[in-house]
Amino acid sequence: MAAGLAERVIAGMAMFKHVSRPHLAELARHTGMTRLKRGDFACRRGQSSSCFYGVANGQVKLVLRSDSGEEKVLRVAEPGETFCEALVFRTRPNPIDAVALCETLLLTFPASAIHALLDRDANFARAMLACLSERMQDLVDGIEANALLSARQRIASYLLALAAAGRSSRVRLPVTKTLIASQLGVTKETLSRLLREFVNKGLIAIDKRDILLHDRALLAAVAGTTAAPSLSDTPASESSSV
Amino acid sequence: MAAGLAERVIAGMAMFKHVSRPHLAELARHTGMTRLKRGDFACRRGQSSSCFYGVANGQVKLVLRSDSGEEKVLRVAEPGETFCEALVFRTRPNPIDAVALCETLLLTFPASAIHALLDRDANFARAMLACLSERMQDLVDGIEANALLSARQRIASYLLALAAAGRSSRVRLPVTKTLIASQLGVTKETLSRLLREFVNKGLIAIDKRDILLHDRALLAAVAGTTAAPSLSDTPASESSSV
DNA sequence: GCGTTTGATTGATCTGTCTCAAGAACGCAG
DNA sequence: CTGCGTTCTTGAGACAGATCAATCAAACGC
Repeated sequence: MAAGLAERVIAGMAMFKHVSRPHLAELARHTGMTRLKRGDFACRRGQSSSCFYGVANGQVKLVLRSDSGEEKVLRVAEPGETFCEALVFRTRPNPIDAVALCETLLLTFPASAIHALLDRDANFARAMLACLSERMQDLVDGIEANALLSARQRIASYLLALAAAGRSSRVRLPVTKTLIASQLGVTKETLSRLLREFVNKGLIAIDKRDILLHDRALLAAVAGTTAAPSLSDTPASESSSV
Repeated sequence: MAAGLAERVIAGMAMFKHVSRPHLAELARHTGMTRLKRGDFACRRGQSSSCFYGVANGQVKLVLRSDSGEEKVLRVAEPGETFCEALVFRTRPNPIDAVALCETLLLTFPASAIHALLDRDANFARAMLACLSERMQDLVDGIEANALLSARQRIASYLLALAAAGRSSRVRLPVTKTLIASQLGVTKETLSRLLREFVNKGLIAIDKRDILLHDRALLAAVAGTTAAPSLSDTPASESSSV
């Protein structure tokens, strides 16, 4: 039954999309399942495991930590996503910490099972290469945002990206603002201030984790690299101060 | 003869290390060769090519560009290295510009030839996955340095990394200081000033592109995340001002 | 030789973002 | 309801690094 669950989850992952039923079943037999509580580590920096991981349900934050305790969030793995694939193909020790954000069910794919599957199915190799390539492009996108955009622009872009995923103009932040701030490379204070600024300009409305994008075009102008021309201080309504 | 050159270059690349002679020859037959002059583009952002590239000789800088003309160097591809592998496995348009830094001989691997090789040789798939994984870990290292270290620490780390590659304490900067600055995420002015500071502290000596690391241990202390304890202002020699 | 280009240095100043500090708002366990 | 931990907000001030501007030095073509 547990194996059945694993197989169903695995079948839904992009990387295993085109793998045949029998091969899936075989992989599932070698897949480990772990239940994590909030704050538990899926894996730690420095350890040289040779598995990678998948999230069945829950959320796992992937973070870089400095000696002095600061942390930088690389991304948050959601259900159906995998992480630490590189561990299977490289011997270098794991560079990141993976920490459960809530009760999480984790799948563990041992290197041996993955290598066996690579031998049997060239299309799986292709899918895996595609996944790593996508992950890489996401990293590059992040580097680009951090190097070339201001904090204000990064935050506006982030909101637009969230809205692009869903069709609507209402977006829900997937994690706490503190985590999002770290992901965007700003402090939580700066994120808070800039979101407030967007609200004051009438670009968005905030209700806890739900954000309503009032004016996507203007938000896109803020996000654009070319500094928005005439956006200095246009309050949403003149009467708001009364 | 040109094909012979291509085959020899290809054979030296990490990704093709374990590919058999006949398969190599077959790949070489489908590999394009281009001669680039300084400033020529190997590929441009936004174009959706489905090849990837290898450097036979010369240097190619891989850069992100903003609308306003600033640029961030991701890395510089040296002879024997490949770039833009993701283009073969993803449909998303190319996110970077690749520009020759000098006279450069470029190999072009078409997606079709790579996919054919993937079908024939599972070990090639593994090698390719290993290459992408390594590239990804390098990106993560860069993100970590930028997010968690100060400019001073990044520069010190960079010098130590150069020294670790070669065995000696004399290192030669692989490209101009301006490019290195961009790679490290600082302006050329800041790089210049901090290198000067290292010289004044007696940590290094600079002769154009050659740098001599006088005191690696101290340099490592500067690079360490925990701010170096008692390094405020220790000039190399008191008499240097005379 | 001598302009021109590319790269490096150095100083003076400015500013975006962080840091520190204090509250406020919320959720949850008892 | 009450207390407590977590997250978020807001302000005042500080600072690392950017920007602007001026030189300087080497390399290159003619």
